[in-house]
Amino acid sequence: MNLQKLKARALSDPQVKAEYDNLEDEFKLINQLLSMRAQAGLTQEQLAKRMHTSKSNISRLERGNTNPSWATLVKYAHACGFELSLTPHKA
Amino acid sequence: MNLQKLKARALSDPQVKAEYDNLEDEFKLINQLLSMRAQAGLTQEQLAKRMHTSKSNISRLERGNTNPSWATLVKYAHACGFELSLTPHKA
DNA sequence: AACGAGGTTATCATAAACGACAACATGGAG
DNA sequence: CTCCATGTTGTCGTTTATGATAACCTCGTT
Repeated sequence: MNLQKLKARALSDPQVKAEYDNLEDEFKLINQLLSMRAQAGLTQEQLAKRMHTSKSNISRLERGNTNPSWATLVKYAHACGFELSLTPHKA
Repeated sequence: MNLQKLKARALSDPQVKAEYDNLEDEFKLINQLLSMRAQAGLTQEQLAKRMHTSKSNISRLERGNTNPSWATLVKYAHACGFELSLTPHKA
């Protein structure tokens, strides 16, 4: 019983699988955010100013303590000098 | 004074430009949603069931009468058989 | 050790998303 | 025209994102 099998067994539970997938998506999202800010070379505070909000809110976003709206994501991206596209791909 | 110039002049107003960009983003988003549902060959009601919600909410989403959260977009995509990626590209 | 920059956390108020349900619109099939 | 499937709109209650502010943590620098 190694880790791989433990993981496999856990993920065979639909409930667990659903939560895992949500985490996956959330991580991907957060990484995109961090990546954009890094490429822009901005601190949370600088980004916050450009988004007309405060740095604590940026932190919340990047910590995954919230479920950002599309508008918020677009604002974040714009503040970092990016446009955003939603790209669906076959599961 | 043709349409092109009128548009150009209007968009030179930062305020107007910002609103225009928001519309652009919203249209792109909605088109992605409609496209995914079309490819999945689902009615709003079928999609709603898969998302554990009601068809009126799907309509609201697709009419742009709301600012969907990332989680909602992901649920929508999954229900259509897609994964979602957020792809930033230089403005 | 003291300071400051960058990030985190807590809390509050307000606006908005979301789910549910009902009523209505629309357009195609018979 | 009548049905029916599909989509739209209105409204209500609940949950949650968002903005604001303040306090706190963590390092690196001096």
